[in-house]
Amino acid sequence: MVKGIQRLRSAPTSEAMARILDLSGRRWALRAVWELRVGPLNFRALRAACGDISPSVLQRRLHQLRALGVIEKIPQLGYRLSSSGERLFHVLVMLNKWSGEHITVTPDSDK
Amino acid sequence: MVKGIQRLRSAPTSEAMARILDLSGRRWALRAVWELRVGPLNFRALRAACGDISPSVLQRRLHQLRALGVIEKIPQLGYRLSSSGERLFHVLVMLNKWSGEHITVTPDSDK
DNA sequence: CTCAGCTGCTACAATAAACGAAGCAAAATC
DNA sequence: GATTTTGCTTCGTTTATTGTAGCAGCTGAG
Repeated sequence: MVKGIQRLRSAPTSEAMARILDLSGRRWALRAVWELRVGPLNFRALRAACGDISPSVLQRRLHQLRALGVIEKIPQLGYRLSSSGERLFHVLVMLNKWSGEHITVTPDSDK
Repeated sequence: MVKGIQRLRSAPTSEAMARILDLSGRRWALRAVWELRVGPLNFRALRAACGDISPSVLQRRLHQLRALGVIEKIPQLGYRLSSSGERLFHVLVMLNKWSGEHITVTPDSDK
């Protein structure tokens, strides 16, 4: 039991994990996934949902997310989460819960 | 039940969630949290664990993570996860699991 | 004490990423 | 067929990240 934890805590970061952490470290990547939770959104709607971000960045993120199989493009509806993306969304649900419990919302003391 | 899902899927993104998604969208932010899973690491060790990233970026991320209460600085050991950070780590454990199940590791077709 | 080595961190110039406004061609709608 | 909407592209500007260098403070050995 302790052994299991030890192993988890000491194993080197896997390549797959490094990959998703890298993509997560690009702006709007996870936000786009999160916004797609409402269902399929077209390009402009998704852009608006993210707060009118730059279309060039959004376009790039959509490519990268598609390359990872997280989202898919559907003919006349725009973009939606794939089944893999739905499971990633589940992780974001936990992140959402965490944020509600641990992020103080009033001051903006970052940057 | 459907109602609950509907409400979850349509609620606007909270400010707290937007905050953590924003920080997550900066490079090495989540990676640093992930690397601290092994226990306290000093600045240079943490930097090495992330693959020798630029010290200026790491320094900035550490400030931001501290401002959010995710990590804390301890006198002679360096940095470690706070209790809040430990819970965020739990979310990353799920992300790690997800990545193992859904990320194909051989080709590098991003960027 | 002294000195070498390690530490956390800063400075800075170079590169890369993100921004934002404009616009364009194709598809949908009228 | 005209108009609107859509998915994107372009491009000049701003901001973030990188990588190398180095510095001041601490530490432990001698």
